[in-house]
Amino acid sequence: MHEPRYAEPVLTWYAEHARDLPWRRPDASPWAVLVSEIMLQQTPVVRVLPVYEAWLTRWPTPADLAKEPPGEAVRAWGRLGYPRRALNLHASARAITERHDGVVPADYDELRALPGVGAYTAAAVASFAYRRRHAVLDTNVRRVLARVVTGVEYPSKTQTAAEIRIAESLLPEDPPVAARWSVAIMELGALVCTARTPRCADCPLVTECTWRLAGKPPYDGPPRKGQTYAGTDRQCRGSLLAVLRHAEGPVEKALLDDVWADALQRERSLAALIEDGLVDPLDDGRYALPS
DNA sequence: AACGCGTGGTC
DNA sequence: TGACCAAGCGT
Repeated sequence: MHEPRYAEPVLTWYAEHARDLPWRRPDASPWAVLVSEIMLQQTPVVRVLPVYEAWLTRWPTPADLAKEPPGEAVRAWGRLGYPRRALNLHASARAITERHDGVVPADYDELRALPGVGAYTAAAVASFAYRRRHAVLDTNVRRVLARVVTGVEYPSKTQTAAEIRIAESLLPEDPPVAARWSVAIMELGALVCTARTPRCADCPLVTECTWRLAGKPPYDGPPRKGQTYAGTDRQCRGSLLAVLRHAEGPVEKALLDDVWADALQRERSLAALIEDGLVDPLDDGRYALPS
């Protein structure tokens, strides 16, 4: 059997350089893999690690989390950011408990149906937890393929059908090998083919990388808008929710008013948090994490 | 399809 | 020092 191009050097590189991450260990359950993948959406590994450990110690199975009120998940989420992911993970735990007999599904479409599980996460869980064969296309893989295959420094802002075809064409035939390839190419993007300063000297694909062979032409596409944060509703929401996370129980409105001066923005953000199910307005005028 | 959604580290 | 970036998702 003839594996696709790139597979052998990348798999060999991974065998030597892979990080020892808890969700990659042999004893990591599919639930542990799912938890890690949701936490890792837009959040760096180093910040995920302590929260992941505490989470799985407290809730080793989906059923353990499903018994809790959603607010406990939001509180345990800490400062990982995008706290709706905590709500999604809690809702997924309940769906898994009720619809899948407490077992994280292995099927891509069933995974995809869970709240907060999109194309990437479904492929990642099927692949990493169950050794299925799926193209796993995250920001790391997209960047590696943009450089090695397409010859440009950065991928487009939005995923294209062409990228998916490329990723699928590079997948080894044997599912367990494909699963290892997927985690390996992702790790290569995370450790070597990084966004800012790629370490081409350490790259197993250095001799065949289209971008490097072309002299590393700099990105020339449209300017990629940076995310501003200071003064946004996002920052306001974060400040409001932090008050509730730190409180033992329900809080008076005045405590929320204290953390954000702009009343209009504060009210708008609080209303949005309530709408999102992250905050529960009580009958007595106080506010709490959702029960 | 572009935008909103948290937080913190880096150069 | 302020952009940029980090294992995306839902609308």
